[in-house]
Amino acid sequence: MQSAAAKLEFVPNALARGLITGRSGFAALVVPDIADPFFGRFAFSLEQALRPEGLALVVCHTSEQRSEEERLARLLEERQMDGLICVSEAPGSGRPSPFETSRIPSVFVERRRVKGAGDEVILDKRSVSDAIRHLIDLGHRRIGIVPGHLQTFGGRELYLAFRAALKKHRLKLDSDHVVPGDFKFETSRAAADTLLRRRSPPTAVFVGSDRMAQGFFYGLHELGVRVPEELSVVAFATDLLESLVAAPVTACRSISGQIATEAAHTLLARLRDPDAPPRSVLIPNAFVPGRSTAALRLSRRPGKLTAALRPTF
Amino acid sequence: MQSAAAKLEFVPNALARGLITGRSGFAALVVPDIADPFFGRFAFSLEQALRPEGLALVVCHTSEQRSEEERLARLLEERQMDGLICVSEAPGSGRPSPFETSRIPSVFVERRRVKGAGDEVILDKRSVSDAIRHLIDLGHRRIGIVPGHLQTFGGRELYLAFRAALKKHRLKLDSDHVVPGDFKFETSRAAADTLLRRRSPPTAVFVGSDRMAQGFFYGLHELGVRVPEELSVVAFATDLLESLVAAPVTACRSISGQIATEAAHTLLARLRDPDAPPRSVLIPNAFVPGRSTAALRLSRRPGKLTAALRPTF
DNA sequence: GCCTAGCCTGCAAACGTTTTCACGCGGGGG
DNA sequence: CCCCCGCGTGAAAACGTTTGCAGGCTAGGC
Repeated sequence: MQSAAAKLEFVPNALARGLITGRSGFAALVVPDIADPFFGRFAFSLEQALRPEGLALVVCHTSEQRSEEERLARLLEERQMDGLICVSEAPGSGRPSPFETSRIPSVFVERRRVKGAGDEVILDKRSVSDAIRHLIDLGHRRIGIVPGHLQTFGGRELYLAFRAALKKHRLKLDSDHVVPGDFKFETSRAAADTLLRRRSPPTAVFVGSDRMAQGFFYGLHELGVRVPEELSVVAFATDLLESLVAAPVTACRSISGQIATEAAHTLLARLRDPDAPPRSVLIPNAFVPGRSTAALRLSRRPGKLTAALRPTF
Repeated sequence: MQSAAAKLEFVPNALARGLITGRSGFAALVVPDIADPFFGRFAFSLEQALRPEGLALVVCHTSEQRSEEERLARLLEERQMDGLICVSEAPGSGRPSPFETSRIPSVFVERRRVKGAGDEVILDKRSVSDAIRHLIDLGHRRIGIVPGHLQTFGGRELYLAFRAALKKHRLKLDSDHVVPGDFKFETSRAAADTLLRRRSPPTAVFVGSDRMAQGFFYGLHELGVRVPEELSVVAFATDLLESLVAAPVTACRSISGQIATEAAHTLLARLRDPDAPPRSVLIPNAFVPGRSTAALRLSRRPGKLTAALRPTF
């Protein structure tokens, strides 16, 4: 025998409630590609942090396209999203993002906003200097970088931090040793080839993100270049990286979950107090030596290009 | 000078529209863990297929917990989801899923439903027999399996297909060579250790999914076991696997995007015609030889357990 | 015992759409 | 010549909830 209420199985209509309360109970996550493991992890942590507050997560892709951003900005307004977290940047557009002017409270991650326009979460890049120091101590002088898209906040900041660190340690940056590309697996895979075919290839390389490091290692693998014997690699990455490449990587690390959690808290604080001054959160990042860097042996021929005959698992 | 309409910047309220039309424009994806690259890829393809139909994707986690399923089933009804796609199964619960009884149209992926209750998308397992044949041709007789959770549709079906294939080829299944576990990276990583410490370890192993294969390879790596020289590995996986482990793996393959696309089409068909007879879609799967299997050399000591001193990238 | 304050209950308005219906007009067919 | 139909416009009802308000009841204080 059921109670009357249970029998009726009354389920309140959240749409009707949202119409009256002005809160839909949805938050949007805007990413270039949810198939990228980093964004997957990000979405996971975000959902965990938002759920206790009664917010469900809507996942949207931009494919890094300006037009998609515009479509989304409108869609998300129509859908009455309570807030949005944007971890995507269409490269090169000088105009401010459509999300910037949206009336939806937003948090931008690794993407600088118009000054004072709203909240942002940024990865600290200061540890890059420690990484360079580490490489120099190991004897490296020709250090390359695969920073990602330079028309993008993350890529540009990393490149600038890298350049400043080299300068600080009185090293010259060879423009042949910079291969920007974007943040995709395939591009970084190709960058390995590009970099090692230079007339004077680097003996150490700095790579910009988890996914890029994964692609870069894949590329090295195909080329038969052994790490760290033939090439030292430092990644600007998160704790996620270790589950993508089967080894402890020397890296400037942030904690993947922390980035999303911080973004969630920033958004929730904004929803609680819409008029609070904009907040800029700096995510800690520390240099952690791993096994992908080693002392330079002068005798070795860096980046010997023999095709890998046998894949390693 | 702007037009009056543009000036007003009229944005229709999708909540109000949903209230009246009875369609919210949201579809839910229920997964155990969006951080798993396979589910990330799945979500990506799903969103691509659903977007043109005006459906936005809400991502939900169950963490494979029955209680979470119940919470979600209620939440998704409140939120007036137009449909849901469930790729998650809480293991071992005899009772039908809470999504089964929900009034929301649903598609179950790799999870059998109560007969005739609704739509499902299932991975074909027939090619497992081809994989076994391949291993036998290479001289293997001691073949192990890491199928995933046996209280789960996917894991159990794979195990049964595997057992049937062995029987068909007149091989005996050693219960020491079966390590179920679940679908997680860590568990499969540990399974490698378990399997190779058996008194009489297998010379070839069948692994149940992308993520499990990744963990299994990671585990082998740590143990210093070379593939395929010391151990042949076949994965039941998708095209995604190649971006997770840096080499062509011998596998029974489905196309990752196809699974999600098929699920999306099934859901859309259901929404168009709620009274159509339930549909059961079988996703094609083909055995594709790669480089993770090799002929058995009788002289070799399978699974020599020397700790890997040098990680391979 | 009476008055007032506080609480509970139930009713009505409002949220922003869609959809239906009525109304007026004009044209075409009977 | 009259009627009917179609078209376009505008008004009104409905969707299911929240919330505010009014009214009635109870309890406490004077």
